[in-house]
Amino acid sequence: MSATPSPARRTGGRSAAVLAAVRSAVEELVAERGSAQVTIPMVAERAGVNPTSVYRRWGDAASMINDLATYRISPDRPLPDTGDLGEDLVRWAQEIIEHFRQPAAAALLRGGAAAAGAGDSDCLRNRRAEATLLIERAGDGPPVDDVIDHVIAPIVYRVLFRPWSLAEDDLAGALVSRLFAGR
Amino acid sequence: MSATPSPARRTGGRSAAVLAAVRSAVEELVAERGSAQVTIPMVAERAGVNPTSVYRRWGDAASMINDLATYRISPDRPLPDTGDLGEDLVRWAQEIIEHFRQPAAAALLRGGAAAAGAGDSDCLRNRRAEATLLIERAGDGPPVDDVIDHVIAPIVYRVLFRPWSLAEDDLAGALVSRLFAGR
DNA sequence: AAGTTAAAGCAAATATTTCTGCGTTAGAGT
DNA sequence: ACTCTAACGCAGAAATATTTGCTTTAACTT
Repeated sequence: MSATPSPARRTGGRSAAVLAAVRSAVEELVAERGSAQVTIPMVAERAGVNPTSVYRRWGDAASMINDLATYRISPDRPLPDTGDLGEDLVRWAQEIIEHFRQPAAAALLRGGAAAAGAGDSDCLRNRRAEATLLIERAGDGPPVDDVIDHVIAPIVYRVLFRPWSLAEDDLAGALVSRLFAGR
Repeated sequence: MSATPSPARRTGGRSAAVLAAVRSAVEELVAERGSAQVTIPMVAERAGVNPTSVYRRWGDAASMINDLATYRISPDRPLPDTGDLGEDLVRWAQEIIEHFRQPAAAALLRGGAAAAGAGDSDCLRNRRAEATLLIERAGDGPPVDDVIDHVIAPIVYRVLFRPWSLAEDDLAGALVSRLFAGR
């Protein structure tokens, strides 16, 4: 057998334009109406794209939203590197908080949470990978799960259920110092 | 002006039966297929109820799921009362963890998260009220927000994105002791 | 026990979403 | 340039969901 004939994807040009248009449309609509009220025909119209294209690429609204939520923060942006793990974590947390203060980002996270099932999807997996990287680079630090439990989880909780409380003064600093307190 | 003629609601008997049937149907379906894939006709059929009744009572699937998610744990169950705040919090956290290990409860929380918007809904508000009660009763203890950030938030995060990790040994104890560590 | 009417049921009309087949456009490799 | 065909667009069909007007049932009040 030939080793996967690789059907030659065509991701550039027109396809890329469709993706970009759909992405913006989804973000707008999800922020305006909530992920549960966003339908594919609605997205297609706003994006100026044929609904069929959206159906064929994503299948249904939930998958589409989850997919777009996962890649919302650039996964290859540079991470803070001050030489001090604590400081790096604070800055990293601040970036995440700022990100999720955008209503569109928060709405996408809600959609991602809804789609997350029995391990088949997790739109925050990139954040976990980043935490792992920061800690490994420092050579020593709290377990990744502690960072998730006490820095990411509180942020996510607030994004989902108490978005206004993300604006609290020095939230990132408070969370990170609690992280180091119990060691 | 007449003081609200009180249209005399009829919540008993048949209405209560419909509510119970719909509640079970929603829990089953949401656990089986995820909140995004649950439709009102589907729920009505499983519940053996006319779709129109569901439309008229809840309007749409998202509201229905959010509404049922909010009252999933009995809000007036007795809270732990050992005389020791730390111990009470551990037991309380354990109850919550156990609760959300039921797939139906986890699925409802996902639905509630999706529906939670700009403060218009929060299916965890009862948990916050309980934390407040425990702390006030003890007369002294960490701020409620700390309990939310470092006990509830990690639990919720795990329910939503890493459900298998809820089974971890003494999760409740670990979270609560971290809560008291930074004081 | 009788009266009032909220809430449920039913059925038909309407609206929306989803699927399918086929022609068109244009991305990627030669 | 030219070829091949992935991905898009379009239109009509099919499937689903939602609304509406009316009838029936039965929960509360007196």
